[in-house]
Amino acid sequence: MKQYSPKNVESKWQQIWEEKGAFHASNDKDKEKYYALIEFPYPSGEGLHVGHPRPYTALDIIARKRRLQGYNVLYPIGWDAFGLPTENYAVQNKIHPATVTKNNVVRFKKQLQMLGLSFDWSREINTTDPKYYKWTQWIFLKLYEKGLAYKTEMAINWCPSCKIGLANEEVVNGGCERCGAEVVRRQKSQWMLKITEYAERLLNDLDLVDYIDRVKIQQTNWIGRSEGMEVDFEITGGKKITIYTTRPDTLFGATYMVISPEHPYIEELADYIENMDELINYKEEASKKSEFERTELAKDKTGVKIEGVEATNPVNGQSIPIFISDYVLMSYGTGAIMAVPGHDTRDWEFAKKFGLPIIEVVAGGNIEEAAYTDTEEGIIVNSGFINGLEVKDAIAKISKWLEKKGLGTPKVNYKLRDWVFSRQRYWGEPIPLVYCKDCGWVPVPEDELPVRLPEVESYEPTDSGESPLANVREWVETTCPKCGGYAERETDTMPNWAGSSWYFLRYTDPYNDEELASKENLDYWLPVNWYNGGMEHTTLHLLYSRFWHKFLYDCGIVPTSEPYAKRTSHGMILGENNDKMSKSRGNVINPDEVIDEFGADTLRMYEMFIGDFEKSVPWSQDGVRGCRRFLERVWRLQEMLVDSDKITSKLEGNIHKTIKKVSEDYDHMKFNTAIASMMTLVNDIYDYGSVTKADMRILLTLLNPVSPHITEELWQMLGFEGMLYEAVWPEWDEAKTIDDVVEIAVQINGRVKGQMMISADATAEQVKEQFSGDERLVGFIEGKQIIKEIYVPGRIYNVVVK
RNA sequence: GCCGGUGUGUUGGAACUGGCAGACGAGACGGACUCAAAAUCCGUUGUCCGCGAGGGCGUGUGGGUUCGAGUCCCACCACCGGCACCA
Repeated sequence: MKQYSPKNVESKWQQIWEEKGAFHASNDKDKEKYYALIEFPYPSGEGLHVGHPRPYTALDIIARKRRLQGYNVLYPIGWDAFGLPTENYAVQNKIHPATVTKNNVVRFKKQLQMLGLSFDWSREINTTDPKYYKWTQWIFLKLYEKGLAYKTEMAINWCPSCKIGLANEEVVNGGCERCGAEVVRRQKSQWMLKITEYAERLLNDLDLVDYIDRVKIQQTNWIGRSEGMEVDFEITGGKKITIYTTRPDTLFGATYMVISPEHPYIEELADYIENMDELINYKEEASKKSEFERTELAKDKTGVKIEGVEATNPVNGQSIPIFISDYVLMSYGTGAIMAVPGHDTRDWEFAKKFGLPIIEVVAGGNIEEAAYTDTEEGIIVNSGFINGLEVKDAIAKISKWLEKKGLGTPKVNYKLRDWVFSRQRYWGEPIPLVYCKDCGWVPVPEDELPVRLPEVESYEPTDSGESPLANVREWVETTCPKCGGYAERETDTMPNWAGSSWYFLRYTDPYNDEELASKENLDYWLPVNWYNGGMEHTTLHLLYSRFWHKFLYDCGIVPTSEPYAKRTSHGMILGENNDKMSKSRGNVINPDEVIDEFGADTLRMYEMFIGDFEKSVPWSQDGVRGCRRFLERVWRLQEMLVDSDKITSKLEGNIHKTIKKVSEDYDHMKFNTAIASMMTLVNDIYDYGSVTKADMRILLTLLNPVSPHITEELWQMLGFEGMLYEAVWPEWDEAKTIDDVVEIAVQINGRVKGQMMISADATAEQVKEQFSGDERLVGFIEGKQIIKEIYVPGRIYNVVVK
């Protein structure tokens, strides 16, 4: 017998698959389609990491199984190649980012191909390819056209190290997501996308899709819907301040108001305000605070009372003071609140510090010591006409009252904020707009797309916050498409989330120069049947791409309102010491080395066998060895081969159980137990001593999705017809998965005392009879009174005695 | 603080809808083969008591429901992830 040599076997089959175009999705649209998708990689300089193959192999298993089940499968791959690390590397090493990207892609591609993944390489895409980003720009122009892109002067999160503005989603603990440097606030004119316009649909349509719960929950929290009321408070000079509250039932406890330091009310009230200097001072101090300081100082409330202006509580007519404080955010609600110190922790702290009255309006807590916030079940007190009501009823009653009096309106608010879409960087898609003194912002005409990045010597970021493109005058200076006069190009580029927001559409028709993809292809392939990716993208890429997709749906370009029918997420692979794998910790495992030592089939199997797919797990080199051992055992089954096309009768039940288990477990991402059941079957074959070709046909087909090379090789060696990747997935016979005779446990008072072999369809009477015939078991209940007997078919027989 | 998740042998992890906890791997120990080693094969491997048959205890902690709880309920502890002045 030939020895198992993964190196030879794997390169041989990889070549054959490539030559035959084995995994190219077919254009035959009569066949039922299946679209499996992984998050396309960012081709970093470090190359592939053992974390990458985990999700790729998982969906490769799904894709390969679906092909064997007769589907027309699309399992594509491409490169999400715009982005900072590449640009930084390019700047440091004086190589053009396009060259860096090209080199990284070559390396990544080679590594991925060694894994034997059944990607359709003929549809490979790259977000930095002008033919691709033409359509990214095109979508942006559509958004602009529909009023969903706008430019605004705003305080943005600025990373002084990367010299780039960040979206809220990209700020982690007050630091830059990429480099960790402390993020500061900076006024900047930025392009924004109105994702908030889609907040409600992004939330509601989660009901239409099959996402794992934690993804849905995280998106739901991020969108942050809340129901409440906007209530008007009259103030000095006959003006009014509108606040937002989810708890109108606590209005009687509102003893002061707070508005955000940036609030325009301050300007409007200038005539009445007696301490304007102080207020302006405070506002400036507040705006200088970094994100970090704002959160750090959260407990120590600061603020300034507005002198000369007072508000009136609309429910009891009392005069109450107004403050400005940075604990009230301009970006949420109306930027103004009524403060109810008795029942809100922040208001309580502020009131204590400024010596403001604290009134209890929901009974149950001790407001001397702390705000009582656990008020869902409470009873209202000190509140006039809603006294004695439960909170729920009080909200309903006072809301109605406020509405009737014209003091309040019901209002739904979202925490989700618009998407900061500008980046002051070189390596991104240019925003295809020009600014003309006379015409304002003018879109670049469609036939002039793509607006290409200029080839330049220097693309270093600038301290001023201007994009490096601003220095390329010959590129910036252009003519206005509208009036033909002098105009300047927008020099900001798009964030790296742009290209990835629609890439799955391009796979359906990657070479189309007329449209982003043909309607015919989009209709056939969408939605993506199964999309797997990292949890870290839940509130970024996943949400952004749902937003773009819904927009394109509204434009009539895509046929579905949701892009992905199903979304799952994999756990991380940690180092052997249970730490996150990282260069600095020195615990990185390189997939190339594992493949070199054990083979790709072993690596693939190990990554699937390592543990629960959704959880993070530490790497174990010994565990890898165990999988290699199993593949060797499968290889050596040739030694006991019987040339028969009948399933070994002694193994038949086992084989049908295994088909069922493996088929179901793959679909439920329980790869570890699927593999375990195949190991058990192989152990059983060894115990039995021989195996037929019919047995092998099934085993190899089941194992093929996990370890495609070795199974394909054995398929050929055993002389099976055709290619295994074109074979048919086996079906199981339910009747054969059920044993005729089963062992059940016998319990006395719930404690196991023995076992009995019974026929699977035995009745309770028959079981009892058999029990009575077993002297040893009967001995346990001798002289005792039987109170109850429980028989769970095929499981357990429990006798309760006294 | 809020929202999720997790906690099982030496170890990665199994366990359907409440029904014999520890499948399958790894490691360790003992044995076979070998001059020897590797590889391979066979056996043992939760823990305590007992020569033995057998029995006690065991799924983070404490209670509860049930004939029966890793699984359900209540309270708590630890760790991981997300959010965080969102009114």
